[in-house]
Amino acid sequence: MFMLKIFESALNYVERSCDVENSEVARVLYEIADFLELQGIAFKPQAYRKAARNVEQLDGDIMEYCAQGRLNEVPGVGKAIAEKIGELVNTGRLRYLEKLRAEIPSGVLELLQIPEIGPKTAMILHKELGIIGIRDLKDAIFNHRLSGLKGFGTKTEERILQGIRVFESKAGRILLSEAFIAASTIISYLQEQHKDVWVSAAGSLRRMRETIGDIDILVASSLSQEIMDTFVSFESVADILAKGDTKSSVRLSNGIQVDLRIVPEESYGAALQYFTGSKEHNVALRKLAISKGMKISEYGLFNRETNDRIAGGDEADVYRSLDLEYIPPELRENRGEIEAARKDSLPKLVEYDELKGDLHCHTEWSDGLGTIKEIWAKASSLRYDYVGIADHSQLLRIANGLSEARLLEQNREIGKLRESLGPPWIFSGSEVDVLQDGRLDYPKKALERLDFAIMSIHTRFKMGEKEMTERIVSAMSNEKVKMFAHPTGRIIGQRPSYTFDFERVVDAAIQNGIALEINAFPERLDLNDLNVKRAIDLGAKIVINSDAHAPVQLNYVRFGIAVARRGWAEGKDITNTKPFELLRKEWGLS
DNA sequence: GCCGTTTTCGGCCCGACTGTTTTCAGTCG
Repeated sequence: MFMLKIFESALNYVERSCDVENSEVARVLYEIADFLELQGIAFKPQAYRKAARNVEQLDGDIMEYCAQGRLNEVPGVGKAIAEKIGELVNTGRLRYLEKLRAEIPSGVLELLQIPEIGPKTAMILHKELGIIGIRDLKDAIFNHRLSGLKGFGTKTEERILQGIRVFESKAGRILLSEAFIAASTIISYLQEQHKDVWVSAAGSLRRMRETIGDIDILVASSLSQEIMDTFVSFESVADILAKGDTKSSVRLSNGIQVDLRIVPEESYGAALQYFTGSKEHNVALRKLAISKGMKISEYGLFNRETNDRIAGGDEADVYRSLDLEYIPPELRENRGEIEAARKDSLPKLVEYDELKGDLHCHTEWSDGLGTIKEIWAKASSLRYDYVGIADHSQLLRIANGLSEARLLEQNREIGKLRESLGPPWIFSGSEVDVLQDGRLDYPKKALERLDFAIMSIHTRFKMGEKEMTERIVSAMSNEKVKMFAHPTGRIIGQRPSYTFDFERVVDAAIQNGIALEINAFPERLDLNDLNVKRAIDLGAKIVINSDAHAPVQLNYVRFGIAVARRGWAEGKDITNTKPFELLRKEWGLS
């Protein structure tokens, strides 16, 4: 039952952070914050967002906190917000939010999602031009109505247009993490209700692409009617778009569309292959089948002449019957995998359980939510050999970056914790900003005490290519630097990569023994799959880190491993598959 | 609206960048 394996740890993964009630409450608090910000109210938005974040990350059910009168134990929740949560949880509505919604059309909130548009601009656009949504805004730009406004010139108009393009490039697609959690929940639900059926994710989710259009789920069973009934009665279903015998589509309350297909068991492997895609991979596979006198469809692999079934029940059989090695879903993009599978030369991809540790975790010392000990405990539960604490450096005041004095203090605390806690070993590191001129944000003396520095760029993204390349390469000459965090700086759907000479940077990384990070944070996934392949082909080492800002987020490495697999990475390419002693030795630690 | 080993009231991350502002306002991280 290979097909089930991909999600067998789904429940583990979701833990309790996926609690619908908590995220629902958080969503409402975020919405209030946005409305207050639009109204130009100071400080309250931050207060609501802080409360929202803490509710979202809460290790427990907000309903229980509410029922037991313990809401005030949640950081950032005081009397006023506790009352609002109470009203929401008990009555399912919140009059305060309804009042806010009545004052400002919700389309104005939509404008805030566009980069370059903040609360002030959104309100001006709304009040002066009556704009209440992105479509209105595009019309207005098209008719050059913005440039008539005070304070708006042609460049502003162009910038906003660019912002809309960035926004739309991800529109209709959701992040892998979001799709993964939603799908895991639905799959578990289906399996609980129908114990003997085979269920798997298919489509781009099974290939673990960084964004997902909609979720495809495949079921093998003859009980289609019952399963369809179960599916459309899933608690988060908001709309039933279609419901038939073999295919149903629903929209969840969070807007995600989910398609369910049911096939007979003898076709399950072929259907899984077909619905996993990619389209390009399938086209190439079909051509290969034809060249071998066969034909392939979602129903099976058949002899072209006699129509005899050759394979279909098991996915690996379909590949085997075409004289191919089994191709893992992450590779199915028609980027040379079929050719490699013919020659038995597919990479031995890094496995989802192969990491020995996570080297980029934040704590409440800077902008994280947990203590060092809590991060350690989570690392321990993941059976890691080591975990690296890497809080922000002093430049990043916004993230409560550590001064030299606090860095020293943290370093000492880690020393003590190592003694008292035992394994996994806690590395004492830092995510150090690279300044504009390529220097690091701490002097040598401060860095010397650390086990490692992760160099990282958070400022001056718009430098020219040459300058940025110099800046990065120059920082790499520092011998404490062992990793380069989120190397391109892109945020999916929000911010493009800064420009630099990729090959020169990879080369400098190799020369200096620096691993390039796959930052597994869902919005980053940086390096991406293509860059991972480029870097490995050039001979670079990769490190997969969660960049966790809360203990539960150490789970994010799964998405980083997916990126590595999509980039054809093997275990030997990844720094943190190394055992503890080897890594220490490599870093020159005694 | 929240919070308190410097305050139960007065703070709340703040500096850099960009555009169109002739001295500053908005956005971002």
